[in-house]
Amino acid sequence: MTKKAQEVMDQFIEQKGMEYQAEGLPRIAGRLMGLMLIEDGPFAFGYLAERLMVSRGSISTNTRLLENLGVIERVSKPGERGDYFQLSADPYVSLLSGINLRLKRALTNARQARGGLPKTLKNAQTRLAGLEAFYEGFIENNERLIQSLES
Amino acid sequence: MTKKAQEVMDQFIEQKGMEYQAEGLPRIAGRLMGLMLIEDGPFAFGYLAERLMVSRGSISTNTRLLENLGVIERVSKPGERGDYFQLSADPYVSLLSGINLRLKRALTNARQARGGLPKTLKNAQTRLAGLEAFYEGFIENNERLIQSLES
DNA sequence: TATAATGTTTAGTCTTGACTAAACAAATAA
DNA sequence: TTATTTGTTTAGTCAAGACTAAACATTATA
Repeated sequence: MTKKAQEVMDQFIEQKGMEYQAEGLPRIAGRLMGLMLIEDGPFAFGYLAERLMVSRGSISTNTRLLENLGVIERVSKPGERGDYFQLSADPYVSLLSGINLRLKRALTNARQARGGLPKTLKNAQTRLAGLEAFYEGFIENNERLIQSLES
Repeated sequence: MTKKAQEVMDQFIEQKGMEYQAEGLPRIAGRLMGLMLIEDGPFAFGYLAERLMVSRGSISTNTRLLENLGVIERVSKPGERGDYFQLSADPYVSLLSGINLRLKRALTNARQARGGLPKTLKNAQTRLAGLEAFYEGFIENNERLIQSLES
């Protein structure tokens, strides 16, 4: 491992941390993703804490978060006591599925509002229909991308 | 305006507030969007504060936030001193453009990392390529949706 | 001139959540 | 049995940000 490669890796890990933070997620969750993208797994629980220089509590919390998002999974090694983690088989499919879940909820809200308003409120009806069209297009895009990514 | 219609509107406004909060944005920003989607604009600054029962400072902050996202715009009325706000012509196009900006930054980060790592790190190269493919697909989808929404 | 209205900024409060250290429970190893 | 190890939970600290009230600057109006 050259020194330059190490630097590239460390920088990538920190960048992923900042990207996650910008999306409203914990920075450590992003750094975990960065690490698991750029180094070969599976990763021991203790290694993650040491490598990222954070507490075991933070590893516990953030690995669970990423597990719930479906982008990593907890695995075991025969004869080993500790937990290991690795990227999911289709991390981006899981991610897109989660996004679509929230989008569908918002779409339902919009439809219910439109249905509950009198037809005479033309402008509101039109704006809500536009909102629905946006959600529908976005959801459909995601579903198509899921198809194309599914291995 | 029937009582039921009022309830549907109020509920929609609050739902939008919660949706925004779930995305890591201020709840008031979401309530502003909900209001502007369901009532006819343009909306006077003071009306927004009264209708949503929040301080003028919060209206000032959150209208600026939504302006920066490109989903609403500040307008003036001839002969009137106060500011008015209304939905942008293409609010979702602006939204998608902002998303794509961040995605493109992340894509650049991934490409730079992959380029900076030795080709011999086969697995890292493969995972980064997968990440790039995901970003590229997502970006392309958004661009297509932008096209279809553009009025 | 005062007086009022308008939007921004500032100061301060309060909540939330990210994070750590330490206690803990459970399992293994000595 | 007693150590250790491992992951979770708890208690507490710290920082960030959402929000309000009030001060402020600006502009219009009386």
